[in-house]
Amino acid sequence: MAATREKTPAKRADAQRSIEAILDAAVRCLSRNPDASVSEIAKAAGVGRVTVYGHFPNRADLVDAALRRAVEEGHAGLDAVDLDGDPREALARLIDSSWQLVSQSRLLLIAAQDVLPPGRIRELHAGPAERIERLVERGRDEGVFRVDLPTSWLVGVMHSVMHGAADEINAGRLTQDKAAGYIGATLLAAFAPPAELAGK
Amino acid sequence: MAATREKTPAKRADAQRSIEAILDAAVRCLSRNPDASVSEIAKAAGVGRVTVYGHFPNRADLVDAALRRAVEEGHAGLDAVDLDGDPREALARLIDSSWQLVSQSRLLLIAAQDVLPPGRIRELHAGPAERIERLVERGRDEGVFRVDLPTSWLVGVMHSVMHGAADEINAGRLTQDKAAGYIGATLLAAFAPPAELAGK
DNA sequence: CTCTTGTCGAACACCGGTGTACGAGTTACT
DNA sequence: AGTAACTCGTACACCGGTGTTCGACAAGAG
Repeated sequence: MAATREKTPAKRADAQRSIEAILDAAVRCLSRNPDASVSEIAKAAGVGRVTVYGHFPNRADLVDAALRRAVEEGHAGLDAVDLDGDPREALARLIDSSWQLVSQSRLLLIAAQDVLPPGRIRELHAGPAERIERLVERGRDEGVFRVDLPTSWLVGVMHSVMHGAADEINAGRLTQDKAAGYIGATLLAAFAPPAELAGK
Repeated sequence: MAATREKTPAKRADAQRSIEAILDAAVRCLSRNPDASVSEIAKAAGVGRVTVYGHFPNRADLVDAALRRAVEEGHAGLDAVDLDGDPREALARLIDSSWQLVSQSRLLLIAAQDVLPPGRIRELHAGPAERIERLVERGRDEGVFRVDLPTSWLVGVMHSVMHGAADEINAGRLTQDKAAGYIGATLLAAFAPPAELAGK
């Protein structure tokens, strides 16, 4: 209750600013290159390498903090999306406003995978993942999404296609503006109940 | 003429055997960990680290050779697959006998990406990629695959879903035997022409 | 203003990977 | 058998990243 921001009993405004900058830079660097060194991150943050070690005991903790920040930022941004109504349209909305975010976190996730214990990552992803799973489940209940494949698989396909789109953009074979449409068209078709079962 | 096997004027049988073992181990190690060191590979091959440098000037050249071998092995294995008949069934056959192979090469590809010039990778992948593209094109011409999305995108989706399946297996959320079925069911739905256009 | 806190740069030891050199021992061609 | 090719272990120099220490200095909080 005492401190709205953090649990630390006392932290100078100067330090807060540095930590902010470091975390910000860490997310940026690690999203570009999962093997980014502490020196790189420090330079990108506009601080000395030693300063980084002053706030984070080691590289692993820094990566953890960066991932945590990226996840909660994304989570907050997605809260605005309306997930009610036709699940298909809701899915399209969700894709439209989140696919880029998810694909950017991909490299950062790889960075985390090299350093963090396995359980930690799944722990941080529990929140956002649940949101999508609920939407898919609802679509299945309403009969607009297929039930012959597990929900977890469908969610996985969603991730894969988004990441694939990011790769295509990186490779210059796809433009940013077309991506969302392609992803939506692909996933809606993949999620739809198979024709054979619809007729029966 | 002089040597039926290789262009090298003279290569002892002993050396050939070593090179074989090294390449084999390199594919195995790099597929498991893209950052595998030369020492690791040498150990896995049952030879000394120095021997490796005796045959490959540096790590990059070794990775290149490993990738080349993996690609041509995969290419050869896929030659047996019958790609005639209904494109949908042909696609299912291709998936069934290749998805595992493709997903394994994924990490190796990452290894190559860190070391090799960008053009080189696309060059090595030209052969196999063309095979799939032809099949997809034929399916589009015959009206069983959708044409509202580019061929390159469809091929990309195929890759993404396969890789996603591999990840799911690694994470223990999917079993090997179910994977091929899931992939096929997903891709056939994603590739099918959208319902609205089918009626026309 | 004073004093605590934070920042910075340089320097250090440590580790692990790369690529090279040497010398002795082994293996295959002819 | 004799010779060239190959292998192996050790050792070395080099590089880059990590985490720590030190001392000087700036900036915020009281």
